Amino acid sequence: MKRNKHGCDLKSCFLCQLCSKDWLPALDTHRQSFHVNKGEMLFSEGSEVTGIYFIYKGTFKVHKKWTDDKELIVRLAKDGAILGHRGLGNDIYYPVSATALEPSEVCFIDLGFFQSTLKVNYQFLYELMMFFAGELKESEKRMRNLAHMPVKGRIAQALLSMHAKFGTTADGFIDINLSRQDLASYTGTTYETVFRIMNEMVQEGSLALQGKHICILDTNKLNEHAGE
Amino acid sequence: MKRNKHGCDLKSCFLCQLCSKDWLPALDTHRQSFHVNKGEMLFSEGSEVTGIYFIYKGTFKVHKKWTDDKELIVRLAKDGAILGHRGLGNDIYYPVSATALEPSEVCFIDLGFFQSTLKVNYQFLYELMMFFAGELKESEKRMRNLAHMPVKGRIAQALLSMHAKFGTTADGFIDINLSRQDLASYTGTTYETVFRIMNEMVQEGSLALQGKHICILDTNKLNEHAGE
DNA sequence: CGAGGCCTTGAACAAATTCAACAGAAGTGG
DNA sequence: CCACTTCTGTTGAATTTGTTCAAGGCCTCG
Repeated sequence: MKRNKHGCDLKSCFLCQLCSKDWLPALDTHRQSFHVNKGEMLFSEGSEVTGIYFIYKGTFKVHKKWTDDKELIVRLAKDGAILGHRGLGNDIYYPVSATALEPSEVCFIDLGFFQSTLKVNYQFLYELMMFFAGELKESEKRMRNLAHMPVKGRIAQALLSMHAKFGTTADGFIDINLSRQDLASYTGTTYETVFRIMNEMVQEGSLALQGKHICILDTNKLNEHAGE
Repeated sequence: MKRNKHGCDLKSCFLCQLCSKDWLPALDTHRQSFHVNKGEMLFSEGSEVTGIYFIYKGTFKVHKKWTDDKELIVRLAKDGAILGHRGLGNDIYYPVSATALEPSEVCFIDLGFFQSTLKVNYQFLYELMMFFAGELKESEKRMRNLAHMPVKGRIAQALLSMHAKFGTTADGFIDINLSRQDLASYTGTTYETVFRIMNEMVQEGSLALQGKHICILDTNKLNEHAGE
């Protein structure tokens, strides 16, 4: 496995892309690599913010607790993505948790050094600001959908966006390993409802299921529900 | 009314606060002041982003359309707040609209100059990034609440946050002029439901109503519904 | 191989929306 | 200034959507 100086060889990792060259050695000194097992929490809601993570390889769900048995998945993240940036700001506690959906590798940068990076690398700070702007837009769009779109549309939307983000395996199934439970948490509903609605979609011929794996057969039909 | 160089005398306006002194004259050249009537849109969803606004005086709702008769109010903003920052990013169209809830004064800065400001004023860029981080946290919290909290809790929450943000008039009523329709759009429900639930709250003695004006009598009782 | 978690299904239930109807307030235009 | 229209507020009843409860089967992991 090829790695560059600071342990990350991914084009999509904007930390790599945007830091000035002369900063990389310092970055390399300060980063730490971690392995995270499936189901393991990288950080958890309410715990103190110690730094920022970048996903080297793997998939994570970022989720926010409601009651003991209810949560909302706020974001799904994969290779190259930043994690823990919600810890920035006045509050020193993470407002969300991050859990690995598969065995993953991450790179950790402590908060102090991350902030120094921001000070020195204007371009990085600018991109980070833009990234936040994008996330905010996305979040507010999902918020509106959660408020007004019926469950079927939200599930259609979720499937389409997962399809777009994670692509498909060779045999056409969406390349992510997400339980129905998680899909429910992602769409703000219950797993029973997810199950029922996905069955409907299979009846309609827009979806094919094989165990927990999902294959989108008819994008148009899903789009009808998802709107726009 | 005292104004500083660029037409804004508010402590809470972080553009004023964070720009370097030598930048202010340039800022002054580029800003334009606008009056906005009650009910008038400052910018509307889908229209092209031309620049950034700061509220000099007044109140705005920032809202996102769903169908013709449904929307979600994403944010309420008052004196000193930034508006239109959701227009930053790759997309060149506003993802939301902003409508004045009362006669208001705003200050406009065209996008090109705003971006120059970001390049020159590191501190401002940093604060803007942090501001976005805060907004994102807030948004995701609201998203979770929308997904899992029953309507009564969401209304309680909304009232409490409006109380905190806008304060009260001399006679104790929340100092904002929001229709039930808008309150419904803010909490992601219908105006009939808002009405019924607020009646319940009056019965319980946690609220007093006088026309469209709302007075919180018992913060604790509301908090019971709002959780946390 | 046992236990716990996840999937599957049906039926009862509840929360909130929709529909309908009217009263009052606020604005509009002659 | 008054009639008219439109918007907001108020209320009850019907309806729908989605949740909750319950229970059995399956799969996986230790």
